[in-house]
Amino acid sequence: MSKSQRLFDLMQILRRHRHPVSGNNLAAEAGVSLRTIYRDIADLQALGAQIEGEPGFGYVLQPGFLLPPLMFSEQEIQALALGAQWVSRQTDDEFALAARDALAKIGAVLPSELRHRIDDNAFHVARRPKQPEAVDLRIVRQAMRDQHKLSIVYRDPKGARTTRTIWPIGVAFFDSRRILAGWCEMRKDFRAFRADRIEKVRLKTDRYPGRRRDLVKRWRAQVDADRRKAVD
Amino acid sequence: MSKSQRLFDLMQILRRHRHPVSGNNLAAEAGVSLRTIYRDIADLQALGAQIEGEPGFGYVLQPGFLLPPLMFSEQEIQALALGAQWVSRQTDDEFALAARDALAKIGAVLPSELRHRIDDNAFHVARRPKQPEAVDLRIVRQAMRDQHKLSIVYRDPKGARTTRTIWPIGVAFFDSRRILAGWCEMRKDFRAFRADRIEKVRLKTDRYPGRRRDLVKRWRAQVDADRRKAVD
DNA sequence: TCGATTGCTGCCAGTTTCTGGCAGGATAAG
DNA sequence: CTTATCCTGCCAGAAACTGGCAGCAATCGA
Repeated sequence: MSKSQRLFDLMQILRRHRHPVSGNNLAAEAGVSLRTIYRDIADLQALGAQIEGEPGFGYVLQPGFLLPPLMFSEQEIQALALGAQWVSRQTDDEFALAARDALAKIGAVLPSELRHRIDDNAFHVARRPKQPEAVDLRIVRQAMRDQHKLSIVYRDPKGARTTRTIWPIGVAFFDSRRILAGWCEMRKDFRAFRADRIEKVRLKTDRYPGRRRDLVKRWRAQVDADRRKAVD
Repeated sequence: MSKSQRLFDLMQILRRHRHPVSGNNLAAEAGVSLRTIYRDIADLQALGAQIEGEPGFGYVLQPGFLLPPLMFSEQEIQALALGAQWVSRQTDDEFALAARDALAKIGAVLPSELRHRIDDNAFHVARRPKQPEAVDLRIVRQAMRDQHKLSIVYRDPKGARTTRTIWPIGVAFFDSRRILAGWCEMRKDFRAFRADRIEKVRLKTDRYPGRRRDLVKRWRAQVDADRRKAVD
């Protein structure tokens, strides 16, 4: 029996038993040595399976490795498909692929009557024209995820070119325009940068302090305050 | 990369493409030789995957495989959330609600480490400003779903006001502008109507003949032909 | 405290599998 | 016929897998 087959079987065994299964049991069921089971478990975990092992008990599969069946209304499917289409047409390649992958996974766990709704093409999002932007969304995403600082070269509205270090906290989409928001070390304040004015983006190795979520909160509070001021 | 990982990846690639994928494509995407792809396909089939291969076309994954897809990646969640956000901010209330409901259902099956990614607000879609449009997307959606005709009052570019009966086949989103596409009984041709020029929409009780899918195909073919002509 | 149970890791050597390349066959479309 | 594709057999080198053993760690109950 091939290793792939065995991994597949192990998953099934673990899914079947809700209670912990000892490695010895798995070894017996799979017809393989205990040592190999330990390695297989490690491989499955590397594949993303959430298998918990406790000394004295055994292994349990936590939910969340495989996508369970999902049920949606027709309209919900259409909404998801339209949203995924927008992402796949308006953002960068990597994100576009993620959107299509996600939709494909949803399609795979849908009851068959609903599946065809996914590519129903009743709605159509225009493809974003290739724009010569220096902003690589992948870098920005990575920076936001890992809380890294970004170094950008920015041409401000007056035409002056500055190099700034910012703590990126979000990207906003206004139609086809993109705005990068973050804390600017130079200004010591929150700033929004139009993507088409950013000439260069570089991921810095150092991180910014605090959590991004908290930065977002502070930024929101400030934006709200500004808005109230504008209304007064 | 391990073989098991590759097999999972292949499944996902096949899921993503609804159309046949050639072995060469798979080989390129998986970073492995064509010969290996043939062996992998055979292995997957042995595991129970229903993969059909036709000479001259490629491989297609038939739905109904016993192994559900892997859980979403962080990026896929982000892509879904962003897409749903776009729908909820750029379409009508009913659709917006559907998008949020769908996202909530997805959130319900996510393992806890992923769940927070759903409202991570790293990406922000601008809210579409309220526009005085007579086009009620709900009516259009209903008409498309049930293949009903629509009666619209349209103000054409020259300012002339006409009442037309159209067979609606799709709605396109160009930034915040919306275009209703359909077959126009008056012109006996496909026409695109800017939503901001439509003054009234009424659902007619009679249906149009043929399936909407076929209409879409004919329309696409025509658009492609026009595009080629424009390039010449 | 001690033993029993279980998870987990390192090492090693023999075995197995995997992989890519090549050659060739088959099928269908244009 | 030509092209694109699927598919199989064969081979040799590379890579992995596997089992056994030894040992550590955590937990439970006696």
